[in-house]
Amino acid sequence: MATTRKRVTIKDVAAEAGVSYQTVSRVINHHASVRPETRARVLEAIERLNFRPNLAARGLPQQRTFIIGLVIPYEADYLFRDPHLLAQISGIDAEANARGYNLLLSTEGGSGDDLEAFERLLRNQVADGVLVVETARSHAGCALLAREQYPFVSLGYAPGAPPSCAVHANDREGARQATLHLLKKGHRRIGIINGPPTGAVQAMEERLTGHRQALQEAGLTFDPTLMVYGDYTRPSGQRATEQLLALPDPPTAIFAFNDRMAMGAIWAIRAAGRRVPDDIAVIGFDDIPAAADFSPPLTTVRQPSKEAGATATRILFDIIEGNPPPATEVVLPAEFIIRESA
Amino acid sequence: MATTRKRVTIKDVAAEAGVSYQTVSRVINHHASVRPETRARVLEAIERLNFRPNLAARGLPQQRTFIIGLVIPYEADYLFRDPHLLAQISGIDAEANARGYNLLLSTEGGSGDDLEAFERLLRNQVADGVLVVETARSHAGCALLAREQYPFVSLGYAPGAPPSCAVHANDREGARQATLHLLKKGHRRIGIINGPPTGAVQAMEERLTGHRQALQEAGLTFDPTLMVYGDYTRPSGQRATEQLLALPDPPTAIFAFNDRMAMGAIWAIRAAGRRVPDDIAVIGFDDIPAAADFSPPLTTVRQPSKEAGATATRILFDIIEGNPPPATEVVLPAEFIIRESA
DNA sequence: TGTTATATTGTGAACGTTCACATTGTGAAC
DNA sequence: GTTCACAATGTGAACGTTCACAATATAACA
Repeated sequence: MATTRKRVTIKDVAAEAGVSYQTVSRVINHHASVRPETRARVLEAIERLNFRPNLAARGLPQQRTFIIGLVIPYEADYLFRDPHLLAQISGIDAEANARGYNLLLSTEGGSGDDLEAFERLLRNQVADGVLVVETARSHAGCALLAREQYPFVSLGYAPGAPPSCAVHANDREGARQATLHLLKKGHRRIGIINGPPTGAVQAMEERLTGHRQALQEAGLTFDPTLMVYGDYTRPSGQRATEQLLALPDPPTAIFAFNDRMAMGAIWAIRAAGRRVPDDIAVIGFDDIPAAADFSPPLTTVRQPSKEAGATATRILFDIIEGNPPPATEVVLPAEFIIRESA
Repeated sequence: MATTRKRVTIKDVAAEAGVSYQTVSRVINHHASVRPETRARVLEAIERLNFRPNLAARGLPQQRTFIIGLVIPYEADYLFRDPHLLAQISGIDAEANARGYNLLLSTEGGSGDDLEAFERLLRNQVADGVLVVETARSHAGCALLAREQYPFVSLGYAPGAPPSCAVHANDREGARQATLHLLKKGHRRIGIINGPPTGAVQAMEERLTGHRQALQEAGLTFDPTLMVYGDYTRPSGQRATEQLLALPDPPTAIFAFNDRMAMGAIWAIRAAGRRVPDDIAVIGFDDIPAAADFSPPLTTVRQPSKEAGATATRILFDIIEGNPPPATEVVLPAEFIIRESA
């Protein structure tokens, strides 16, 4: 800083309170063995001088920064449109704050270098540990972190070799439940709107597996012609649905692998003059906040996004503190929610 | 960290290269006066040992952390639904990365303490400067930062007493252009969907002023019964529009003060069996990415959100480095974009 | 060849905190 | 009264880097 606001240090406080600086340190860190009277005097001095301990200086001897990094290997523009991801971030933020940690954001800068976001974090040794959001690009980054023995937890299905860990919802079971519901309602031809055919995350694979499993249980076989692809956005869901409706024998129900595409599907269905759910039932996935507000309110599979973020963060703290994670994979429940679109 | 991965320090590099540690420091910081041959030797040693300078240690003598804070005094759940804000963040992130800074996120934790997000940043002396997103709550936080002589820049209309600065778009002129367009098309009764009546940000005031100004230029007076309130979300725009349509003499055009509410308005209009823009024209504000994809594509006022974020970040760096900002208020152009909804 | 200026390198201290250990004080037990 | 154990506090060093300055090597000049 140019204007060198001079800092209030632990020594200033010590002088003010008439004790040694080490005693002040003990008070700050809630160490035992400080006479209550002394503690009070120090606390008072801290208050009077408006002292704030310096994180960087503190981290030096402790080899810690009290910062965790959040790597999101998307470009920021794109990623911030995903409500599910944003819910995760909110969970992460809450948990980090509760533990006195700060959250550093590292996104892909669009430099073309897939590992840039990871590199930047490593380059500065700035974080005690890293949370990685799984994307098609994140696996190489995780490998890099592992090689440097950097504590990290992955949000998604990425490789969770100890001591790292992966946290995700039970996508397979959620998709299975959703499909079973449609089957129970008598639907036999169910259209699937999947994520992009290339560069997809594993979660989509899992959802598809759950879907096929349910079909199999009902003695049906999966018909690949009923599966189309989107890119998670609403318009892509709309387009995908138009494809499905154009089939010679179109589906009577559509299961979109996220809510935004499901909303796009409903638009397309209406634009074609059909009704939801009467003519065609629609189910989404994620249960983003907008799902309940939609008209009709969306039947969907709730992923505990926020909780996943918080859980991953907690596990990361465990790893940082040397406690091994409960498992290399933590699976959170996915809950099927029946509203009005199916 | 529990597993004390021993760090490679500047001294290890020095030993490896057969020079003093200060020389290594000089190489890292691109200081002059290092013989090319020596520099090469050091660089090679850095490479060989995979050395990464430690940010915290570096910041100690320099009184800098190379981290900037981004305070968003909303709860994370809420804020992350705002595409305009997210575009700003993306601009901030890009600019910070380009300058070798890291971005720390500080949101409201829902503790009820309005200043929590600010306090946390100050408490740890963790950031060199702060970017503040203007909200109804942010003004007190800015005052706090100013009192502590902390460098900050506000994204919005918040008080920009030197050396701090406020960056925002020309909301007034944008709204004026939009209204003029409607007037030119012959509309005489224009409904306004404003932000919430309490706790609104100043940008909304400005938009309203621009609107009234255009009316006045056309010799019309502003009719308060045509103004209703939303909370920036799409459903709220829908509800607000229902109110407008229920008026004895409903408007022939609607100007919503953000795109999401404009989208809600279009839904409501259609649900009422009317057509956009034939029966009722709709204009939004922001030009969020979804606006162009909407059907019909939304006529709106583009705010250079991403650029605003980048500009604010640049100015913050200037302040941190002791250069005064160009002004206490930087106004970016707002561009009226005609698509199909009006 | 000696002198001086300059380019290059090295040395000690500092940044603000914590850690390991040394010192002092206090009361209990002998 | 001595001794001892333990509580409370103080001291020196360390964390990894940069800064200011001192020291040396090199080149340039007379």
